[in-house]
Amino acid sequence: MEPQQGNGYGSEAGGDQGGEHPLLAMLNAEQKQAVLHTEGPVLVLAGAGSGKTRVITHRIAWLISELGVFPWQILAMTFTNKAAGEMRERVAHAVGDSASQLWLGTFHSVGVRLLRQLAGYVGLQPTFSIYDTDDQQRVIVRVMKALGVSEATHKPKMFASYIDRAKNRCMGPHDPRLKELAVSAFDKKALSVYQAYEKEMRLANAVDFGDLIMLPAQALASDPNVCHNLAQRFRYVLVDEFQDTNFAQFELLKYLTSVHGNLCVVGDDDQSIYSWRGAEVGNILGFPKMFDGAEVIKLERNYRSTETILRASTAVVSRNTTRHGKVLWTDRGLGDPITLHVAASDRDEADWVARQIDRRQHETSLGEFAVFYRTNACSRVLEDSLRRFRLPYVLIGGMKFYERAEVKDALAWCRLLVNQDDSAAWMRAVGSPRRGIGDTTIEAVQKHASQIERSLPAAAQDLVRLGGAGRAAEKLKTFHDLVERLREEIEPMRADQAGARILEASGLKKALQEDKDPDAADRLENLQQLLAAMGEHADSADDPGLRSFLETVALVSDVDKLSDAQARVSLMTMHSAKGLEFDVAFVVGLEEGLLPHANVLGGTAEREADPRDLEEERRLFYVAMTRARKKLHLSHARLRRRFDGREMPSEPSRFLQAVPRDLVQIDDAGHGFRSASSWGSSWGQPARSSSSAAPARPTWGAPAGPGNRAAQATGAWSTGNPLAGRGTAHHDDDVPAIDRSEGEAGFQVGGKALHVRFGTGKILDIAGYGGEAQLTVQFPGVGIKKIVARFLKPA
DNA sequence: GACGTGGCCGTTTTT
DNA sequence: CGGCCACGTC
Repeated sequence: MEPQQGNGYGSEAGGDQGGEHPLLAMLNAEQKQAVLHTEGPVLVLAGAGSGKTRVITHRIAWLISELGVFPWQILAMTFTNKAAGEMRERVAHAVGDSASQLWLGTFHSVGVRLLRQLAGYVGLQPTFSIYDTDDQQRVIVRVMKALGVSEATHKPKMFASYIDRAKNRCMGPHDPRLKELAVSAFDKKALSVYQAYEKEMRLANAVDFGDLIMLPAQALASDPNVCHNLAQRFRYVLVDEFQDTNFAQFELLKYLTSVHGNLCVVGDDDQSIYSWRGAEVGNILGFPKMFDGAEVIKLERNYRSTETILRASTAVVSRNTTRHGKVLWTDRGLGDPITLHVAASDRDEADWVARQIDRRQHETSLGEFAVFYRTNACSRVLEDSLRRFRLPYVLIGGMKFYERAEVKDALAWCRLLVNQDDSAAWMRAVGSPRRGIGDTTIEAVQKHASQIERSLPAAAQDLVRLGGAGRAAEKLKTFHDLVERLREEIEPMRADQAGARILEASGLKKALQEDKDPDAADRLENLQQLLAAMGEHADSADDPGLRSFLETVALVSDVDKLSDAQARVSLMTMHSAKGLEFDVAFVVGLEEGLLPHANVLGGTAEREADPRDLEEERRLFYVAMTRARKKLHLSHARLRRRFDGREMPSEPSRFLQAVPRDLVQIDDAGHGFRSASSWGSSWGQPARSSSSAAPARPTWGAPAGPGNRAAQATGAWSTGNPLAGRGTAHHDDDVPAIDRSEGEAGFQVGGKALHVRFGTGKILDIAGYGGEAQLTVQFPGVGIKKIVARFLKPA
């Protein structure tokens, strides 16, 4: 993830003469200091691309190989599983196999591991389930109904966010502080929802994401002995992306380091972009105060980007008032100018991105291109364009594999088998496949469950015993017996064996096989993929069992699927981009309302504009810009299609004003390049340039500098009328026509395709690109099926 | 109890 | 425009 540090760097950086330890030889003076200062609290303020991953991995390696610390005495926490994996790999490179014994993972995965051991302290069984936001939402809705809180007046989301916020601050449902704070009518209601919610969660032996941090912290708070033992066991604790930790995480860290205080945190206040989910920049800003005598080390040398990119991004983020203030520098040279493209529409913008990538793909591998945008919804146009240009891509975010209905059904069965009290899983499993148990029965079970204060599965069984389940009793009993039998059967199995057995015995597989829906074949294949994932897990993980598989599934993030091996363009939100880097980056949709997002601009009755939110949006832009190594493209469109289909005029983002004009080449919709030698300092003012013929435009009014082609902006957009550009500049000559007659990998409409189960069939249609393309195939004796290309072979 | 259709609502970012 | 939910029919 982090780059190899620059050419010739080793020899020129501060005094690493020959004979120095190999772990230190590649480090500059500050990095070295961060590695060697092992005892006590250390704060490393690491600018973007300053080699912080290198510092962490070398520090771990140093502790193990030089100080003789056992790997299991080291606890390191990262932001994503991908980062953790890479870190482990790099440590293994230096110290060998023992790296596998490191406690290294995301905060949440470490939280689970701790909680499995500490479950008893907080009233959980070690088999507890992890509810995702969907399950969480359902519980909230149920609780709201029970409390008589109308869904019309209060959205479940508001309570979810209340609960999250409380947990991020380490406040349980009966925390006296919450009671004190509950003065408004909403807060009072929210608190009662929180309390009822928590009760349901405990009955179901389930936890949510917030619990994974809060509960271990509370367990350690409740028992000084356990806390002491644990803090003694972990002699060294390291935290990456510290600027994005919340209060509860900080609390947990304090407990874990209470014996020795050997805590090394690495972060960048300029890259703090998660305050909305509870991150406290105060953690990093106040670290030296919290940990007395903390060593503060600044890493200001950037090894990633060109000077142009560095200067531009620094200029942007410097406009923020609340920051530590670092001065990043590089000796890489200016490199390519930043390109600013002004597109007529979002569609044109996407086509422009695709065209740029298409033109450069011979010099730069497709895996080195990334496109960043503010909201997930922006990905759609980009996908369309990339498909039309036949450029393969990975979409990070969006609809995930584990969110598909059939996969969730299968996982619900798995969860119910592991945790017999998992109410959410029970609700899902009992109705899939259909077995004649419907809403009426489920409601009766829910009612009974709250009466006897048990989980849904337990209440269902009790209801049957009491004979109160009516005509559904027999069905409930059959279901229950099946689950019990299956639970026993899969107990000793590996995850994939168990999975296969579950798909069989639950009837999920059979139901899909008999399904007439053309998409059924795909769903079946997805289940096959799920089994494959289980097999992979069973082969590689310490614990090959189903429970351990479910745990990893609950905590995977989408960036984890990014692999360096794939030559594909990466598409993701600016948030997902953090921690990654690419040779060429496109930051698109730089428009008022998108970045900064309309929701932070205020103007709506709901919320006042908060300058801190605006600063966070600016940091988001900074993060996106600093992902680029060699070339940065920025763009905005003058018209953007909204979700309802209407095209709305949009203004360039205010953040663009801060980009120094001498670093930017403007590429306007009229195909021309104009170097922005005299960039206007604010919108609506003609640039201060000696050039005469500058049309007075409200935006991007830089007049032509000397020596430029296509000196004048043409037509629509020199008039300053944002609507005038409609329908122009579609660059049809550059866009390959949509051609569905011939797909990738040898598929062809009219040709044949081979499927493992359905045999050979005739291809009727191809939609999409590459492995994800949807093929409509007619199989003799089977019928017409829609199947994703990767499940087919050309025949 | 299962399944189909129409209306409505919505998009910030995610472990 | 598209996904989700509520309501209606079989």
